[in-house]
This record gives sequence, C-alpha cells and structure tokens, in this order.
Amino acid sequence: MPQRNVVSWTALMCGYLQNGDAKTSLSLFSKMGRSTVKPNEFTLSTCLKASGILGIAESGMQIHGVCAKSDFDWVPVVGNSIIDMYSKCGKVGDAERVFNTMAVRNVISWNAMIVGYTNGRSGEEALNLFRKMQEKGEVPDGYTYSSTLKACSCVGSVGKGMQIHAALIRQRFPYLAQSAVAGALVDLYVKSGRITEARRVFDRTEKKSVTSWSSLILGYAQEDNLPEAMHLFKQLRESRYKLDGFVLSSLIGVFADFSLLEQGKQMHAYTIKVPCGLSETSVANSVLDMYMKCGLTDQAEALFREMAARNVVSWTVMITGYGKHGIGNKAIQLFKEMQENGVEPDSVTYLAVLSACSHSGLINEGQRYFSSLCDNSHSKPQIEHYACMVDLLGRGGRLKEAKDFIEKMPMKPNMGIWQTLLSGCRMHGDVEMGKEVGDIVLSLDGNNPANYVMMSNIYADAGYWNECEKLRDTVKRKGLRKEAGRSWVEIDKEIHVFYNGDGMHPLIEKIHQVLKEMEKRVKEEIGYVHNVNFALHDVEEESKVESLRVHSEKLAIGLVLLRRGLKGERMIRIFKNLRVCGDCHTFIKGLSKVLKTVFVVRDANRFHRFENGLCSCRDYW
DNA sequence: CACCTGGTGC
Repeated sequence: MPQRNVVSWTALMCGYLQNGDAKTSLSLFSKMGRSTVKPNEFTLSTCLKASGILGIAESGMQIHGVCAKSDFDWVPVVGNSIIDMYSKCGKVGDAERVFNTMAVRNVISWNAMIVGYTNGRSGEEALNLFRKMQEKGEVPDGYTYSSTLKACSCVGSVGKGMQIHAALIRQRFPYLAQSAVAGALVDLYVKSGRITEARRVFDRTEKKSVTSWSSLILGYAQEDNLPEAMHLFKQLRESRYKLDGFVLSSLIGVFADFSLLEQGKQMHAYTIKVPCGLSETSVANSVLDMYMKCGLTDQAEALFREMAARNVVSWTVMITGYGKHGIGNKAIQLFKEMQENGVEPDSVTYLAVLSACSHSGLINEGQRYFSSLCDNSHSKPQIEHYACMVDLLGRGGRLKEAKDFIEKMPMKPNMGIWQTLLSGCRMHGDVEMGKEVGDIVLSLDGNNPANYVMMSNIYADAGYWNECEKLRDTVKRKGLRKEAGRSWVEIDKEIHVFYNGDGMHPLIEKIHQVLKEMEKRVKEEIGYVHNVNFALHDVEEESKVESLRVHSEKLAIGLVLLRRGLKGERMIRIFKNLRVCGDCHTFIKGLSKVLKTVFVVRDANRFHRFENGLCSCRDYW
C-alpha cells in the first residue's frame, strides 16, 4: 500500500471535480476525514466548490465547520470558497455573515459576494457592494465587471450599465478582449431592448463566446427580427465556435412562440445530429414545447416518452400544452404521473394544472389541486394561482363564489383578477355583477381599452345598446386603441401575416372571393349566418358584416385555401394574437365539416381544434 | 486551489 498524503487526496478530488463528478469528489473528502490525513486549504476549497456545485448546503456547512476548527477559515482561498458555496446553495445570509467577518478580503471575495447578491437576493445590493468595494480602494477586475453588469440587467437599470461601460472605456480597460465582460455588456443591451448597441459591442469584441452569440440571437428574435436571428445562427454554425444547448433551446423557443412548425421540425432534426442537442434536457424541452405550441400533441407526446431525462420543465410543458388543448384529463394524469416519478411540481406546474382544469371545466379537481398547493411545503399559492381559481369558478358559472373567493384572498387582488371575473360575467351573461366588477376594473385602469371592450360586450350581449354606445364614446374621446387583431399562417416555411381589415395583400381580391364562396357552402351545410354581435370586438365603425369578413383569421384561412386549392393537407394551422371571435369560431366549425379538414387555431388563450363541425373548446372559451 | 456572461415551462 503506497503512502498517501494530503496532496494525493486533494489531487484526486480535483480530478473528479474537473471531470464534472462533484459527488465522488465529496465522498472522497469524507473518506479522507476517516483517515489520519488532515485536509489543507486546497483540499477544503476543492470540496467546498463541490458542495456548491451540487447545491448541498448540509455538507457545505459541515466543511465550513471543519475549516473553522482547523483555523483555515481565515485563509482567503478558503474564505472565498465558503462565500461561494453558501451563495450557490441559496444561503446568501450565511455568505454575507462570512464576508462581513472576514479578516482578509481580496477582490475575489467581493466578486463572489456580488454574484451571491445578484443570484440570491437583489441586484440592488450587488450594485451597492460594487460601489462599496471601490470606496474601500479595491480595484474591480473582469469578474467584477461581468457580474456587476449582470446585476444592472437584473434590476433593469441600463443607465447604470452604460455608466460602467463608459468607465471601462475611460480606464482603457480591455473589455473587448475579455469575453465574459463583453458578453455581459451584450446581454445587458439585449435585455434592455437596445439591440443596436448590443450589436456594436458584439461586432467589436475580439474574443467572442457562444454566450454572446446566444444573447444576440435571442435579442433579434425577441424583437421579431427572425431573419437576422437565423442569419446569425447560420454564421455561428459555420464558425469555429462550438454550438451548445443554450443557443438551440433559445432558438427553438422562438419557433415555438411564432409557431413556426416547418422551421421547428428542421431544427428538431438538427438537434438529433449534434452532440449538444436533444440529449440535453433543456433542448428536448424546447422541442416538446415547440410541438405543443404548433398543435402537434402526438409528436410531443412521442418525444416526451422517449426522452432520456425529464425534469420539472418537461412535465410542465406537457401539462400546459394539454391544458391549452382542452384535454384536461390528460393534463391531470400527467400531473399525477410526474409525482409518481418523484418529480416535485413547482409553482409553474401548479399553474399549468389549475389552468388545465379551468379550460376543461374540471372544477372539483381544480379546487383539490389548489388546496394541495396550499398544503405544499415547497411552493405556496401566488396571485397567479388565485387568478386561475377565479377563472375556474367564473367559467363554471359560479360567479358569486368566485367573487367571495377574491374578497377572501390573503393578498390584494390586482386588475387581472377582476378582469378574469369580468370575463366570467360575460360568459354567463351576468350583467348585474358585470356592471359591479366593470366599475372596479375601470377604476383600476380607465385607460385600458380591453376593459371597455369587455364591458361593451357584456352590454351588447344583453341588448343594452345605450350603455354600449356610451362606452364606445368614452373610448373614442380618450383616444384609446385596442391592440390590432393579427393572424398568421405558415405556408412553405414562409409566414403570412394578416391584420384585421387588411387590404394590402396582393391576393386580397381572390381571398375575399374564396371566403364568400366558403360562406355560401357553410351556410348551405349548417345554416351559418354572421353573428353581428361579435362585431363589437372592433371599435371601428364599419359595416358590421363587412367588418366580420375581414377578421384576420378569416383572411389567413382564405389564403391557405387559395394556395392549396381544395385538396392538399387535411390540417390547417392558424395563429392569432387575440382571442378568436364568436363569428369566426362558428364559421370555422362549419368549414371543418364542409371541407373535411381539421383546423387548429391557436389564439391568445388556448387552442381550438375544429373537426367535423365541432371544436375542442366545446364553444366555451 | 477561490470569483464572471447566455437558454427551455408561467
């Protein structure tokens, strides 16, 4: 048996840690503790790092104890590792205590604490510390700058970030040669919507990193500049930089948001071929979500079942997706299954399952899950969960109960909660309560056009034309405009966007021709007539029937029918930024029967799957 | 042997 000293133990621990095996590194430390060999400062900092990576506070605290007992805790390397370990384990308070009582602090201690504050508590505190360290005469380095810039972005203060940027230039700090600093700047500008500024820094960066590529690509995507995002992605792919899961999952997330199925499918194929692709859970999750948001539940389900590792996000994607498709039972089944698999639902998962219950009218189940959330030790109900419950009760027609629920809430109800109740009032034609709730909503925000539209719809449904007219006048007087209705459809990988009343499309005449013909056929089949009440969704004064005919979802459908003729694919997917109107809903139902075609319409709230004259929302949305 | 920037579900 060869002699083993502290150096050999430590070297081995370092080796495992570098190979990404923090667990073995830690167990080596406890094994060493049972021998006669005593750890030195390097051993201690190594296993503190391992605890931090694993996020195991218990073992970290134990090691902290060992450090204190062996008088190593005052050594800077060890002290800094302790700070880092506590902040990685989510115990900023402990990190702070160690930091404040440290005898010897170096720039690394300050840096570690700045990161701790940013991740664990607040960017404000991180920024304060940044100021304080300079007051104490400490000179910030690249680590300081990148972490502090992140803190600026967390508190949403571009101004502070720009000041730092200016200071870097003034001091001739070589930030363009340090990828982390330049990357943090790019990300800060991206997150604050200054894409041009971000691009300028990116282009000048000498040492780019995948991180800054990733930030920039997402930045373009977020401002709807998909061509530029794709162009950059292509460049990145052809460059010497190694693609990673971050870039892929962000890009696929964008395809999901825009429901770009063809692009998404192509990227799915790509993720199978690259090492950083589908095997990473986050990438697979983004693909799942993409299929769900494009309406392809079966594809998503298949992929979900064959995924190597599923985390809470994977389950939540599926539950949310099924919920939005109105398949509440499936959502509930998955929620149970995930718990059987030992995956703990978080607050987003609860939101998903509650909203699934709501969309499928499963009131009792929803109430059961809400109370299980109240009893849950990991997460507690937040205002969004309360809103879900109001929606659940309101949709179910239990308006009085919903109102009581709001009044008994432990937090102050926000406008969204009252808006939810208001839409329940509309659904069930309760003008009395609608009036009451409408007053509350308008008092909370009298400049939100959606509030007036909802109220005017309640009055219109009940035939109170005078009240309706009054509201319209108010909207006009205040000069409020509702978000323009917009629908889009993907044909041959190309996106065609239509706005309500859009007359700009080169094929608009032919689109109207097709739509008129379809109206005739649907009318013959199911006796469809325009329901002019829905015209009140539009604040503009147009002939009602005419204005219904130019709803963007109808125009998009018209284009698809024109392009594919009456043959072609048996499933047509349309996307809309607002909720689909009742008239269009009836029309599409009829169309699905007449053309023997499935229409999947994703609106602002949920999916509608129209098949053989029926819709998956059961006319209840 | 310590400290840094980007992503997926609401």
